[in-house]
Amino acid sequence: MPAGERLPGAPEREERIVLHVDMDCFYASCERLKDPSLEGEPVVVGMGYEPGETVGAVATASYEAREYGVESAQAIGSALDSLPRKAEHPDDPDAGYYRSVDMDCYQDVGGEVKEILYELGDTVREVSIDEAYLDVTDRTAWDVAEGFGRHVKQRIAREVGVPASVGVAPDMSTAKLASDHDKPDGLVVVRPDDVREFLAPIDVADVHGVGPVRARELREMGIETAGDLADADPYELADEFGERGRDLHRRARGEDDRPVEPRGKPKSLSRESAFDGATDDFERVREQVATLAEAVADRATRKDAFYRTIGVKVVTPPFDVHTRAESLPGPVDDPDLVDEVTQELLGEFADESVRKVGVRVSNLDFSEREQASLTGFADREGATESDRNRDWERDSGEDDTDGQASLGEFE
DNA sequence: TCTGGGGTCCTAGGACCC
DNA sequence: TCTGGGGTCCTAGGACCC
Repeated sequence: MPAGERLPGAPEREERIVLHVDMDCFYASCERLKDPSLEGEPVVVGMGYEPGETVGAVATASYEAREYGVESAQAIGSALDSLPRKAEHPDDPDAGYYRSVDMDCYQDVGGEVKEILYELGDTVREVSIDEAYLDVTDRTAWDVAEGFGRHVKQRIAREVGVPASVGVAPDMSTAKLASDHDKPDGLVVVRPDDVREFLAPIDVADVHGVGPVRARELREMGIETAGDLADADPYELADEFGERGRDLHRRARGEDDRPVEPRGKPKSLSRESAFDGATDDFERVREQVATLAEAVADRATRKDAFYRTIGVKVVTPPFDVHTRAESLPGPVDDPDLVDEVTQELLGEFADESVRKVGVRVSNLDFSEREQASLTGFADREGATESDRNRDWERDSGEDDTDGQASLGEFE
């Protein structure tokens, strides 16, 4: 029986209870933990705004900074135009505080939050450093779900000291939209009977899985809201968008049946970097790829990952993305081979102008060293899936030793 | 929106096999 | 002989997410 066709008065307990936690402007909140005087002030976290630096962008802006028009992913120069640095204009009441990305700190704080979430959920799916889904079906009930959500927020606030928005709903997609609905510091509970009504007015572009391209195509079909999407002909959607169309239709109807599962191990590892503008100097490109190849191979080694496919990505103006990859007969952990294969694949682009390059290994295999550990002392009997998942997440946090921290809060 | 970095999943065509 | 159908793997590209 499809969700939503339950007879009136029938109990709701069949429905899962899914909770989505989203930390509010997380990097800025972490900076406030380090420096409480930033509380209530406009805070911008980013890279590249120090004197002499030209490239850079905003990773996170606090809500106070957003009032001045500062946004995620905005070029730093334009952010400074709308919100000058307090450091340079101490007496300007309309100046803000700029901080450099400090991933180590954010990883630590995010880790503390996740500890709490693993205590509170039956299963947890970590989406990113500042976001996770919990299946809490066996921990609470619909009539007290709001209290449970508040408890989650309060524990995070009390024990870690950062604000979070929480959404509770019978499925992941709706829970995500619920947590978004009342940011920051929001708490929105959407009970099974209210899902369709809650979703109906939501902009179709806000549905998970609808980006700029599909939003435009959907609007061309006359679909503006999640409600329109829910009422659309699923065959027409499947025609237009394939399997994704069916997914979107289900999500808009509150019929997203994806279980909340731990994320597991990665499927690929990559590094990429852009040139300032574009370069015609192919030697520079070769050197950059060699550097990235080394970094990727090193990362794979530290994650105990063997790889069977090695690839490069080359972006040429205006913004054409090309990928080339080569699969090997079997999984390897061989930095020299990564270098060799990537240089070979790169050869095809020798006469091109290049904006950006990347190196990737995929077809990952983690069994080789697990096998090895069975014979050694490192085998961990009794470790649960979520334990392993958490170890994994922690490992990945120790990663960026070369200062190329990712700006994970870009939206 | 002239676009940074690290990922995921889906699709389509070709090779190859039975 | 000009040609069936199913399955799997590989490569390349595209859309999307945080």
